[in-house]
Amino acid sequence: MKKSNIVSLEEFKDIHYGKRGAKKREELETGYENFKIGALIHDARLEKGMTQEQLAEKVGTTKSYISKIENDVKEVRISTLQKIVETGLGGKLQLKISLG
Amino acid sequence: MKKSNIVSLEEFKDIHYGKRGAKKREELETGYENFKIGALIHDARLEKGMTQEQLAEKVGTTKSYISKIENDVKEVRISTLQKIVETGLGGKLQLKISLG
DNA sequence: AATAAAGTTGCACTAAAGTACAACATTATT
DNA sequence: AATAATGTTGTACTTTAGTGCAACTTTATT
Repeated sequence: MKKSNIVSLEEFKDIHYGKRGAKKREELETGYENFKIGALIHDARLEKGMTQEQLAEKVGTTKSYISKIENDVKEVRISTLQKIVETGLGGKLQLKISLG
Repeated sequence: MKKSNIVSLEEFKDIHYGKRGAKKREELETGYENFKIGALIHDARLEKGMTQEQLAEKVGTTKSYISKIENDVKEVRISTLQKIVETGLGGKLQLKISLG
Protein backbone atom coordinates (compact mmCIF):
# COMPACT_ATOMS: atom_id res chain seq x y z
CA MET A 1 0.00 0.00 0.00
CA LYS A 2 1.79 3.09 -1.22
CA LYS A 3 0.87 6.55 -0.08
CA SER A 4 0.56 7.71 -3.68
CA ASN A 5 -2.46 5.46 -4.10
CA ILE A 6 -4.54 7.04 -1.39
CA VAL A 7 -7.71 8.41 -2.98
CA SER A 8 -8.00 12.17 -3.26
CA LEU A 9 -10.21 14.11 -0.89
CA GLU A 10 -12.61 14.89 -3.72
CA GLU A 11 -12.92 11.23 -4.63
CA PHE A 12 -13.41 10.35 -1.03
CA LYS A 13 -16.16 12.90 -0.58
CA ASP A 14 -17.86 11.75 -3.79
CA ILE A 15 -17.96 8.20 -2.49
CA HIS A 16 -18.98 8.91 1.07
CA TYR A 17 -21.14 12.01 0.73
CA GLY A 18 -22.21 11.92 -2.90
CA LYS A 19 -21.37 14.34 -5.74
CA ARG A 20 -21.76 18.10 -5.35
CA GLY A 21 -25.46 18.82 -5.21
CA ALA A 22 -26.33 15.85 -3.04
CA LYS A 23 -27.81 16.90 0.31
CA LYS A 24 -25.22 15.22 2.50
CA ARG A 25 -22.38 16.59 0.37
CA GLU A 26 -23.60 20.17 0.56
CA GLU A 27 -23.94 19.95 4.31
CA LEU A 28 -20.32 18.87 4.41
CA GLU A 29 -19.13 21.74 2.25
CA THR A 30 -21.21 24.46 3.87
CA GLY A 31 -18.96 25.04 6.85
CA TYR A 32 -19.96 21.79 8.53
CA GLU A 33 -23.07 23.23 10.15
CA ASN A 34 -24.10 19.84 11.46
CA PHE A 35 -20.57 18.79 12.07
CA LYS A 36 -19.57 15.23 12.60
CA ILE A 37 -16.16 15.66 14.10
CA GLY A 38 -15.02 12.25 13.01
CA ALA A 39 -15.56 13.12 9.36
CA LEU A 40 -13.82 16.47 9.87
CA ILE A 41 -10.67 14.82 11.17
CA HIS A 42 -10.85 12.05 8.62
CA ASP A 43 -11.09 14.50 5.74
CA ALA A 44 -8.36 16.75 7.10
CA ARG A 45 -6.06 13.79 7.61
CA LEU A 46 -6.59 12.53 4.06
CA GLU A 47 -6.03 16.01 2.74
CA LYS A 48 -2.63 15.91 4.44
CA GLY A 49 -1.99 12.43 3.01
CA MET A 50 -1.42 10.93 6.44
CA THR A 51 -2.29 7.53 7.88
CA GLN A 52 -3.96 7.15 11.27
CA GLU A 53 -0.69 5.81 12.61
CA GLN A 54 1.32 8.79 11.40
CA LEU A 55 -1.19 11.21 12.87
CA ALA A 56 -1.28 9.28 16.14
CA GLU A 57 2.48 9.36 16.49
CA LYS A 58 2.63 13.12 15.98
CA VAL A 59 -0.05 13.71 18.58
CA GLY A 60 1.35 11.15 20.97
CA THR A 61 -1.42 8.59 20.93
CA THR A 62 -2.35 5.41 19.09
CA LYS A 63 -3.96 4.64 15.75
CA SER A 64 -6.73 2.81 17.58
CA TYR A 65 -7.71 6.01 19.33
CA ILE A 66 -7.69 8.02 16.10
CA SER A 67 -9.89 5.36 14.53
CA LYS A 68 -12.38 5.56 17.38
CA ILE A 69 -12.63 9.31 17.05
CA GLU A 70 -13.01 9.26 13.28
CA ASN A 71 -15.83 6.74 13.63
CA ASP A 72 -17.52 8.61 16.49
CA VAL A 73 -17.01 5.68 18.83
CA LYS A 74 -15.66 8.12 21.38
CA GLU A 75 -16.38 11.82 21.65
CA VAL A 76 -13.19 13.82 21.53
CA ARG A 77 -12.48 16.55 24.06
CA ILE A 78 -11.95 20.02 22.65
CA SER A 79 -8.42 20.23 24.04
CA THR A 80 -7.60 16.90 22.40
CA LEU A 81 -9.20 17.95 19.13
CA GLN A 82 -7.09 21.08 19.19
CA LYS A 83 -3.94 19.01 19.75
CA ILE A 84 -4.83 16.74 16.85
CA VAL A 85 -5.55 19.63 14.52
CA GLU A 86 -2.59 21.81 15.48
CA THR A 87 0.20 19.43 16.48
CA GLY A 88 -0.96 16.57 14.33
CA LEU A 89 -2.21 18.21 11.17
CA GLY A 90 -0.54 21.61 11.38
CA GLY A 91 -3.92 23.29 11.05
CA LYS A 92 -6.13 25.60 13.01
CA LEU A 93 -9.29 24.76 14.89
CA GLN A 94 -11.96 27.42 14.72
CA LEU A 95 -14.95 27.57 16.98
CA LYS A 96 -17.69 30.09 16.73
CA ILE A 97 -21.04 30.77 18.33
CA SER A 98 -23.53 32.54 16.12
CA LEU A 99 -26.75 33.72 17.73
CA GLY A 100 -30.05 33.75 15.90
CA MET B 1 -31.02 43.63 40.00
CA LYS B 2 -32.97 44.45 36.86
CA LYS B 3 -32.10 43.03 33.50
CA SER B 4 -32.04 46.52 32.01
CA ASN B 5 -28.96 47.30 34.06
CA ILE B 6 -26.80 44.52 32.68
CA VAL B 7 -23.89 46.07 30.86
CA SER B 8 -23.91 45.85 27.09
CA LEU B 9 -21.68 43.36 25.33
CA GLU B 10 -19.54 46.18 23.98
CA GLU B 11 -19.04 47.63 27.44
CA PHE B 12 -18.23 44.22 28.78
CA LYS B 13 -15.65 43.57 26.10
CA ASP B 14 -14.10 47.01 26.65
CA ILE B 15 -13.66 46.23 30.32
CA HIS B 16 -12.45 42.67 30.03
CA TYR B 17 -10.52 42.71 26.79
CA GLY B 18 -9.71 46.39 26.29
CA LYS B 19 -10.92 48.77 23.57
CA ARG B 20 -10.76 47.87 19.89
CA GLY B 21 -7.09 47.85 18.92
CA ALA B 22 -5.88 46.17 22.08
CA LYS B 23 -4.26 42.80 21.38
CA LYS B 24 -6.57 40.72 23.53
CA ARG B 25 -9.63 42.47 22.13
CA GLU B 26 -8.65 41.86 18.53
CA GLU B 27 -8.06 38.19 19.24
CA LEU B 28 -11.57 38.07 20.59
CA GLU B 29 -13.09 39.72 17.55
CA THR B 30 -11.09 37.85 14.92
CA GLY B 31 -13.18 34.70 14.94
CA TYR B 32 -11.82 33.61 18.30
CA GLU B 33 -8.69 32.03 16.84
CA ASN B 34 -7.32 31.34 20.31
CA PHE B 35 -10.74 30.68 21.69
CA LYS B 36 -11.44 30.60 25.34
CA ILE B 37 -14.75 28.83 25.41
CA GLY B 38 -15.73 30.32 28.73
CA ALA B 39 -15.57 33.83 27.33
CA LEU B 40 -17.50 32.72 24.24
CA ILE B 41 -20.38 31.44 26.32
CA HIS B 42 -20.22 34.35 28.70
CA ASP B 43 -20.40 36.87 25.87
CA ALA B 44 -23.17 35.02 24.08
CA ARG B 45 -25.18 34.74 27.27
CA LEU B 46 -24.86 38.46 27.99
CA GLU B 47 -25.79 39.24 24.43
CA LYS B 48 -29.02 37.32 25.05
CA GLY B 49 -29.51 39.15 28.36
CA MET B 50 -29.70 35.94 30.33
CA THR B 51 -28.44 35.02 33.78
CA GLN B 52 -26.47 31.87 34.46
CA GLU B 53 -29.48 30.47 36.24
CA GLN B 54 -31.81 31.13 33.32
CA LEU B 55 -29.38 29.52 30.91
CA ALA B 56 -28.85 26.57 33.23
CA GLU B 57 -32.55 25.93 33.53
CA LYS B 58 -33.04 25.90 29.75
CA VAL B 59 -30.19 23.47 29.27
CA GLY B 60 -31.17 21.32 32.24
CA THR B 61 -28.24 21.93 34.53
CA THR B 62 -27.25 24.25 37.36
CA LYS B 63 -25.87 27.77 37.55
CA SER B 64 -22.81 26.43 39.34
CA TYR B 65 -21.93 24.34 36.31
CA ILE B 66 -22.40 27.26 33.92
CA SER B 67 -20.16 29.35 36.15
CA LYS B 68 -17.43 26.71 36.10
CA ILE B 69 -17.51 26.53 32.34
CA GLU B 70 -17.47 30.29 31.87
CA ASN B 71 -14.43 30.52 34.15
CA ASP B 72 -12.65 27.56 32.55
CA VAL B 73 -12.72 25.62 35.79
CA LYS B 74 -14.02 22.65 33.84
CA GLU B 75 -13.59 21.93 30.17
CA VAL B 76 -16.94 21.54 28.49
CA ARG B 77 -17.68 18.60 26.24
CA ILE B 78 -18.52 19.42 22.66
CA SER B 79 -21.94 17.79 22.94
CA THR B 80 -22.65 19.82 26.05
CA LEU B 81 -21.40 23.01 24.44
CA GLN B 82 -23.72 22.34 21.53
CA LYS B 83 -26.63 21.86 23.90
CA ILE B 84 -25.83 25.13 25.67
CA VAL B 85 -25.53 27.08 22.43
CA GLU B 86 -28.55 25.61 20.66
CA THR B 87 -31.04 24.72 23.37
CA GLY B 88 -29.89 27.36 25.83
CA LEU B 89 -29.04 30.34 23.69
CA GLY B 90 -30.93 29.53 20.51
CA GLY B 91 -27.73 29.87 18.51
CA LYS B 92 -25.53 27.77 16.28
CA LEU B 93 -22.18 26.26 17.11
CA GLN B 94 -19.73 26.23 14.24
CA LEU B 95 -16.60 24.18 14.18
CA LYS B 96 -14.06 24.26 11.44
CA ILE B 97 -10.64 22.83 10.70
CA SER B 98 -8.48 24.97 8.45
CA LEU B 99 -5.23 23.45 7.25
CA GLY B 100 -2.08 25.47 6.70
C1' DA C 1 -2.94 -16.06 -3.86
C1' DA C 2 0.30 -14.46 -0.42
C1' DT C 3 2.01 -10.68 2.17
C1' DA C 4 2.11 -6.19 4.04
C1' DA C 5 -0.08 -1.90 5.23
C1' DA C 6 -3.90 0.44 7.12
C1' DG C 7 -7.82 0.53 9.82
C1' DT C 8 -11.25 -1.44 13.39
C1' DT C 9 -12.79 -3.50 17.72
C1' DG C 10 -12.47 -5.11 22.52
C1' DC C 11 -11.03 -4.88 27.31
C1' DA C 12 -9.05 -3.10 31.48
C1' DC C 13 -7.35 0.92 33.70
C1' DT C 14 -7.04 6.27 35.11
C1' DA C 15 -8.09 10.84 34.65
C1' DA C 16 -11.38 14.26 34.03
C1' DA C 17 -16.16 15.96 32.72
C1' DG C 18 -20.96 16.03 34.26
C1' DT C 19 -24.27 16.28 38.09
C1' DA C 20 -26.20 17.86 42.50
C1' DC C 21 -26.42 20.53 46.46
C1' DA C 22 -24.83 23.66 49.84
C1' DA C 23 -22.21 27.55 51.47
C1' DC C 24 -20.06 31.64 50.38
C1' DA C 25 -18.95 36.08 47.76
C1' DT C 26 -20.12 39.72 44.89
C1' DT C 27 -22.96 43.07 42.78
C1' DA C 28 -27.31 45.56 42.23
C1' DT C 29 -31.44 47.66 44.20
C1' DT C 30 -34.27 50.08 47.57
C1' DA D 1 -27.05 49.97 55.33
C1' DA D 2 -30.08 46.11 54.50
C1' DT D 3 -31.79 42.92 51.23
C1' DA D 4 -32.20 40.45 47.11
C1' DA D 5 -30.20 38.81 42.82
C1' DT D 6 -26.40 36.94 40.63
C1' DG D 7 -22.26 34.54 40.44
C1' DT D 8 -18.38 31.51 42.56
C1' DT D 9 -16.29 27.69 45.04
C1' DG D 10 -16.07 23.15 47.47
C1' DT D 11 -17.13 18.27 48.03
C1' DA D 12 -18.84 13.79 46.88
C1' DC D 13 -20.49 10.79 43.34
C1' DT D 14 -21.36 8.92 38.38
C1' DT D 15 -20.22 8.79 33.75
C1' DT D 16 -17.15 8.99 29.97
C1' DA D 17 -12.92 10.43 27.47
C1' DG D 18 -8.11 9.11 27.14
C1' DT D 19 -4.46 5.43 27.27
C1' DG D 20 -2.29 0.92 26.13
C1' DC D 21 -2.09 -3.23 24.10
C1' DA D 22 -3.59 -7.16 21.49
C1' DA D 23 -6.40 -9.49 18.11
C1' DC D 24 -8.89 -9.06 14.14
C1' DT D 25 -10.62 -7.18 9.47
C1' DT D 26 -10.11 -4.79 5.38
C1' DT D 27 -7.63 -2.89 1.62
C1' DA D 28 -3.51 -2.47 -1.18
C1' DT D 29 0.71 -4.40 -3.35
C1' DT D 30 3.59 -7.88 -5.56
